Amino acid sequence: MNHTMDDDQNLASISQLYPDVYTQILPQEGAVKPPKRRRKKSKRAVATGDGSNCFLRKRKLSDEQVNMLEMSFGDEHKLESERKDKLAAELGLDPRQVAVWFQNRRARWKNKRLEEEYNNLKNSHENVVADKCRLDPISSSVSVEANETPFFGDYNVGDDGDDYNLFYPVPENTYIDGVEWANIYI
DNA sequence: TTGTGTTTTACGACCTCC
DNA sequence: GGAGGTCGTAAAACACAA
Repeated sequence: MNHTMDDDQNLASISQLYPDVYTQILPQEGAVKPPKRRRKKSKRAVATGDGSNCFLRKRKLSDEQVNMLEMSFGDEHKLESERKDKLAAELGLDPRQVAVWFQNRRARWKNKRLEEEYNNLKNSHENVVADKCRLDPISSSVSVEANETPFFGDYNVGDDGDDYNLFYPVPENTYIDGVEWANIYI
């Protein structure tokens, strides 16, 4: 995907200089396409502002480039091809670099948002527990293990739910502020 | 220094939409 | 089918304690 002629030309010229490194990532003529597999590590050339290639190094974007990209991201998280080309031309970057930067930026933004949501839920939960302790200190002191018929509210944070699977031992039909308990966390 | 943890850039695989 | 999205991850760049 997104494999351009320019990419091939860059890699071809690089492979002449670094045959050991790049032979494995250039498609061999007539070669049978290998089955799907994890990406083989490659060290691609990175286009520099003057159009030359900086070999074998990952080039950090300049502060100015990052600022411009951040401003653009602030306007709109999605990147139409026209805007991508315009930004790339303004910043002296490959459009592919701009696309990758937006992909990574969206991922960071999503992680940050999930973290905030998790913290909000955690705070809400702590507040509820504190309220419960204050209103009913005796039953609140009973340990989870001692609860014979616990109902476990199950709330997964994140898409897969693997990382933060929270269980809340609460009695069945518990209502808080008129809302069924489980609904608070879903 | 250097070992180690974190952030950033880049890419492959796969998915969705038109 | 192609373009562009997400997800997972490799590896370079960077930060920083020991």
